[in-house]
Amino acid sequence: MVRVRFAPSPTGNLHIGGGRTALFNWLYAQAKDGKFILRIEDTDKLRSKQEYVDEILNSLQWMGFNWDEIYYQSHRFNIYAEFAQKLLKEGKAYTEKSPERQGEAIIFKVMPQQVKINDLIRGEIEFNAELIKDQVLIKSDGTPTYNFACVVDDATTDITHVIRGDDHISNTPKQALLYEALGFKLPKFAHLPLIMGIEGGRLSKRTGATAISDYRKMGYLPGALVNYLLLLSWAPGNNCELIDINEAIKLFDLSDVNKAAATFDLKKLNWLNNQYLKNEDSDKLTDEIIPMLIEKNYIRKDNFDRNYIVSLVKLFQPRMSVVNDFPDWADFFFVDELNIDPAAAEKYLNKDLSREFKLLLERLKVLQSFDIVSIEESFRGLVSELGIEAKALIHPLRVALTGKTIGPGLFEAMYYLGSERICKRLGKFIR
RNA sequence: GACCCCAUCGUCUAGCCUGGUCUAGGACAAGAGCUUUUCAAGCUCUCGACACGGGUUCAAAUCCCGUUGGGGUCACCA
Repeated sequence: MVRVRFAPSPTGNLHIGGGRTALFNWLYAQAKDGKFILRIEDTDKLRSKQEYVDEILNSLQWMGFNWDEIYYQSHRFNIYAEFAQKLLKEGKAYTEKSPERQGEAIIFKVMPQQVKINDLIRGEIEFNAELIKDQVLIKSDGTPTYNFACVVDDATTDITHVIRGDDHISNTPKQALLYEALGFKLPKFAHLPLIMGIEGGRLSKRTGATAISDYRKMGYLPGALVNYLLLLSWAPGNNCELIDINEAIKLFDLSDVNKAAATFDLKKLNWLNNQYLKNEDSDKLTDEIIPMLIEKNYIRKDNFDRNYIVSLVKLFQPRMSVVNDFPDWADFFFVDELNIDPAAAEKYLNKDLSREFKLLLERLKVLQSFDIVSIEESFRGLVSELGIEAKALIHPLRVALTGKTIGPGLFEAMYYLGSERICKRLGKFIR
């Protein structure tokens, strides 16, 4: 039975790299019908915070990675101490007290030898243990070090595959030596390439958002983000890019993972997000959008027409890049005082349109049915009567009604705006 | 600096293991056009890569070595 784990440290938010490591672990567990285990590495009492634990767990759930078991290292200090004592008794470790510190540290003796690791992604990697210093197991304050706790936990929770970032390669020989000393069976290792920022080096806050929750806040869909992360160092084949996670589960294998580091490209994420947005259920999307509208005071919490908002969401859905585009783009459906873009006004409303607007309003007033087709028909009738091009009036009309030069189709926008608001907004341009 | 990892269009990648089907395929981005009611989407086209040098071989993106470049690790952090 395959048992993999994701072991975040709650000293910060779950970042893109961690999310990707979680994804590959979770995915491998699903592909092999195994278990996905979560381990919170909270040995550092000062830096670990409950709010980060919550944040990490939330982000994982948001991405759809549910865990089968969860452990906290802070609950397992006695286990580490026990194994450290064992090594001490067997003469594989020694104690040391330094003048600057109070307690006594337990330190592992590293014997000179060649250590070979067989990595599922990279093949064989060889290290010379002569270059590795003796390793602290238990610090003088009684807490375990990362490498020691990691080995004890992985071994005692029966982890079969350690799938983690590239940056852990050099920890692997140290850990392998500990496995041997403790008489544990070595798990299989798979080291994932790192995700880099555009400017090279690790993804950092300077080059953009790093936390998974940031992307959630910015309006990315979890499916799109997961799909994007998946494409970083893995490809389903057949030139496929848009892939459902269930489809990926069927196709995924660790041996197909790339070795080279990948650069995080927001533009491609945006494209993917738009693809997902287009296919997203409008009702679900509306559920996410409603709180944003409430927050902006566009609608009142207990008094709004949900169906109306769903219709508006459908209008913008194909053109949104992130969910957060909606409140900005659709503001003209919610505000009383229209905010007109000055540049747009300068371009399209710089001449007197009283006559055209007045004639249009007259025609709209007598419409038997105020529907999209009728609105367009009456508009087309007017422009042909006036002998002008449709777009000569469409653009000014759009700006007068929406305040923008961009947006959904004009007649649809007019329909959802309703005759009352159209009247009011055009009235301001009629002398 | 030492050790380790990596190297195909600007970016993500297919191809590499099992050399010939590769005048290297796709996607994002960029540019042009079509459509048109603006934007987005969609469609068509253009631009664009095997890091370099040696081998091995009839034949190398593919195998080997070196160089260069990039990255990671060297804590009583995780």
